[in-house]
Amino acid sequence: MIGGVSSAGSSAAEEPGVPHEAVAVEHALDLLRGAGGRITTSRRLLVEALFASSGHRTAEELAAVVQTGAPDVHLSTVYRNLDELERLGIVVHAHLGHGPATYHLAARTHAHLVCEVCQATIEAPDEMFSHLSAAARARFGFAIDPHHFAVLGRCRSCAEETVAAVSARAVPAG
Amino acid sequence: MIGGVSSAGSSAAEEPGVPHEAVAVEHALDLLRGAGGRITTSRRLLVEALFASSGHRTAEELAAVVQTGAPDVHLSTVYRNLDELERLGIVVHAHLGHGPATYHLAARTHAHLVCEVCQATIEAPDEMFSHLSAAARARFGFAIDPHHFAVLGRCRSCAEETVAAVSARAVPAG
DNA sequence: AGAGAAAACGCCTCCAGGTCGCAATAGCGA
DNA sequence: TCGCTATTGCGACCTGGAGGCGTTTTCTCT
Repeated sequence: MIGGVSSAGSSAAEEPGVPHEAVAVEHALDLLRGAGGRITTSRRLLVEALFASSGHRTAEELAAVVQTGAPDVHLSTVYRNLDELERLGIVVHAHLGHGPATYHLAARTHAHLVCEVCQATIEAPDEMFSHLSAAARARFGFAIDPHHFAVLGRCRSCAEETVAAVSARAVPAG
Repeated sequence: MIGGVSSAGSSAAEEPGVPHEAVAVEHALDLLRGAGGRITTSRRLLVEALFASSGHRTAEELAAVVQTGAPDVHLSTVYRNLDELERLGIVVHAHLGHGPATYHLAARTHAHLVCEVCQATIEAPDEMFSHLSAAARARFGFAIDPHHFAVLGRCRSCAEETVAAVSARAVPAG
């Protein structure tokens, strides 16, 4: 997220109507190659899995997808490859709560609101954070990055249930 | 954090000028007792440690303090007691990044800005989040809880270093 | 096409941060 | 003081992930 490889991540999605993910996959693999890396089966499958899935995938989920194409690919290989792809700015990971990290394409970066109760995840537009961002910068010189860690809270339905539960406690009938 | 035990957490700090932490410690222990719990040495020491330390303490740090008074207290006991204290609304834990969770008194709850680079932690006033909070509620019915997970980013000095590093890259001189 | 360097791999062990089951212990009300 | 049971120490276990090592695979250069 330093900036500099952003052109790499975004160029894959810049085309107004991407004809096939295949093009973007090859582009990502070219980046890997350009950095002195080698294109292995596991890497190709991993990159394809990342482009194919639009949501947030854990390393384990991605490994499962990769393993449908190459059963012997080890989980640690997936971790290493995700690290490498992240170093190249192709993917990023985010923490959406207590569980494992989730990975997605850097070009699809966004902030997250995650319900503490039901784990529902809302993709929040960056501009929702503009005020907080400005305030943090003004008061502390702190540049927030709302993407890496989710903002926890309660989704609409869980918040309502909480209110209901509290009221129920005040009423004698159990 | 459901609300209802909040009076418990806050009453310990409500007194304008707490004469001695001892009073507050006893108050917390009373809560424990009132919930059918027993006052053991490890619990007393843990509560004292929590009141004595003003910052964010990991379970392991708290265990170390407790163990200066009772060397045989096991780390798992500390975890269990922290859970219990949290259920009673006396303490809360927060995640300030990748490391272990940190615990502090519920009455001292606040949001955190944590530098991804140097781990510096800034205690942020809640009102900094009011705009985000209102926006999340209006758009998604989502009630954010800015306390449990920190907002990551870069502190002033680390942000400046990043800028410097990027500029350095653009300049021919290594 | 074939050789060689080195990147990547599979496998395994290890780590942190917790959680859990169990038998022994210790608070606390009667 | 007694007995009930909450709590404890201990150790095993769990998830999520990192790292070492010897082997395999990719890629480059001829």
